[in-house]
Amino acid sequence: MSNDVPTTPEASTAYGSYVTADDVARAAGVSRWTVNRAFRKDASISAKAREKVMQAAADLGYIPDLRAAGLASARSVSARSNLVALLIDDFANPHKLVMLEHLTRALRQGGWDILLVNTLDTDDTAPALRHASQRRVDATILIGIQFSDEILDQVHQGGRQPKLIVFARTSQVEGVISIAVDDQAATRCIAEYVTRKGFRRPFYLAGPRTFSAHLLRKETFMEYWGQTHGHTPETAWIGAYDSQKAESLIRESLRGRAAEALPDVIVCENDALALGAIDAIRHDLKLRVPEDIAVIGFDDVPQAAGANYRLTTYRQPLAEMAAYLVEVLEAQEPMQSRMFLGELVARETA
Amino acid sequence: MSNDVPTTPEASTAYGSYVTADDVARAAGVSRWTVNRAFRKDASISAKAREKVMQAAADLGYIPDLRAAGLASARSVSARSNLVALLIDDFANPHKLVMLEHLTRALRQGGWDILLVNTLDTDDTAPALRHASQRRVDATILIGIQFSDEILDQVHQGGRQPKLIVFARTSQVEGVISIAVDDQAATRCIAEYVTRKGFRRPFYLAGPRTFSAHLLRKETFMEYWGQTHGHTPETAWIGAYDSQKAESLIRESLRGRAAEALPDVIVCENDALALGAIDAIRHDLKLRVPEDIAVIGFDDVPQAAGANYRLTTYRQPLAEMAAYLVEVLEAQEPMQSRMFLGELVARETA
DNA sequence: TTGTAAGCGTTATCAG
DNA sequence: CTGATAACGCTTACAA
Repeated sequence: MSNDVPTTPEASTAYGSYVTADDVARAAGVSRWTVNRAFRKDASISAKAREKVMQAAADLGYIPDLRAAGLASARSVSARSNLVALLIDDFANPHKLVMLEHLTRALRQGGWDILLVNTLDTDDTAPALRHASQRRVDATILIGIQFSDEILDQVHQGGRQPKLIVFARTSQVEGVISIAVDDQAATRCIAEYVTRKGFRRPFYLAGPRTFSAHLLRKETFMEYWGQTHGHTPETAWIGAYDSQKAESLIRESLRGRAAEALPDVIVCENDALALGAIDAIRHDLKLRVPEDIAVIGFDDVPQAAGANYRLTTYRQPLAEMAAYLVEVLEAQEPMQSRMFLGELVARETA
Repeated sequence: MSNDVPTTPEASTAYGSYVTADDVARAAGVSRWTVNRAFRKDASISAKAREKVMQAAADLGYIPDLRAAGLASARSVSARSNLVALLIDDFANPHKLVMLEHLTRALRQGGWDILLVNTLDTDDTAPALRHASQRRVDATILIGIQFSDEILDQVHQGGRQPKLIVFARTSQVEGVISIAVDDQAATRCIAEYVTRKGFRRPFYLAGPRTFSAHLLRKETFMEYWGQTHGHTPETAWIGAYDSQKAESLIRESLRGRAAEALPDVIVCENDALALGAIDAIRHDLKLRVPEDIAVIGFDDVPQAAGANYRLTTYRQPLAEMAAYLVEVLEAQEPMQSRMFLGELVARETA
């Protein structure tokens, strides 16, 4: 229990165990605390001592143990593990990849590590959260996830509360910080564009809406159209943001219709649905986009810009959103939810 | 330093700190070690005691601290953190999402947690690896990543070696376990299909090839074609697996050519490239697939099955590969690299 | 079946 | 600027 040289000096460098700060201290001829200080930017340490330590550390291949560091600093109020859990539940939507790119980049540059968790189904969200807690994450980020509000209760039980952040989705739930695009403003922007372009029979294609933390896009569009045109558009929804499901739904619901019974534009809750809708129009219904039926998406996934689709869609400011996420993590005091404004990217499908 | 009741009994339940096993022990009227036993499946503990503990734990919201657990069991030979680092470097390829789905699912079901790391560029691989070591991961998984062999040296320095696994890519490097499809067998399968279908002027579209850990597909195809047809096909490569880059490359290299100077099939190193190639053929060159130019991909991404592409491609057995990955992680003794056989999915583009 | 002692590798805090 | 003490929350070993 002392800091003396252990009885077997080479024990800690034996195979199967990591080099410790004590090993480095011994090699550098200083104390363990000096080793520690050498590894912190703010430390009060002489340049000579630091260099000696760093040299010894490099020679031995010393890698600090963040588990021990976290444990030891746990009692400090401002203690942080610099680890966040990222919960994800839908891999069919290509936009998830774009989000992951932004998130992983921003978080890593901000010095945050990510525990990636696939919440296998909605019932799994609570267990996943609890599991992440075992690693003492500072925050849990739900990325465009379908979750029921009750999972919050599960979490609120514990002593310390990791921050709970919903990314790319709004939530009114108390204690949840939501970082998302302003769905209502975005949808109004889309609806105005649809109106301005002279479309008269829109069809709204929505995704799953099981829980309160869902997109407000469909409701906003319906309301806007009802108010400005006096009738509510035709609508349909799909159980998952999946292009092929969207394709078959559009195929089945539009085929065999007379031209005047067809919508003139399909407004989609996101690009995953929009791409499927375009495929259905072209390949199943043998019609043209946008001449026969126009299509609008949401997200601006990479394929939307490709030669095949040239999709008119709404782009979320993901870089800004990710930057704000890091701000939220960094903050000591409680932070606010924030909504962002994106922009309509007008291409050729509408 | 004793296990007595602390001087301030409520201290550990104060805001900002987690409930500890001691708190639970006190509430349940047992010792801390009984609490520990209650949480392990194999423990020798009376049903009554276990129930009492679990009840108290649930009441207090006790969540074990895996950092402390890992630290405490570090000296045991079979000690595991049950944490693996997953390094990823390319978010343009939609196949990454499919891989992530399989990997996150298999690992979570096997009880493994994932530290997701975006290696921002190739130079960042080594720092990323070292960073992951700080969390004492049991293994590092490189998922289809571009890495230089020298990064291995960086890692081999330390005392304990986390397993180094390359997923969906072969590597001959000593000490690296590679779990991948047999690129040579797969490519031969594709080449035979191309031959059988009567194509005579294939064009091979390859991705980046900077390091030794790359796909052997192009080389294998070239060799096969040279041997069976006496000449090597035209070829080109792109700096990233990016559909839009593929589209512009095909556009630029084929436009203006006379019909007889055009290839009759474009064989692509993966689907990301193939989808771009199809877009170029249809929208830039105004030709038909497969009548004018056929296309073959690799991976079978979700869009490949969609109505728009109906891409002929080669599917990797990702579920099997992920299952083997878990086996490798679980194993005590050193494990072998393994190659898997996939299957050609013949659709309509070739 | 249960309890005790010792220690994992680090950091907060204070003494020199 | 550097060193020492006492934790952090848990587990391994062993004793009762």
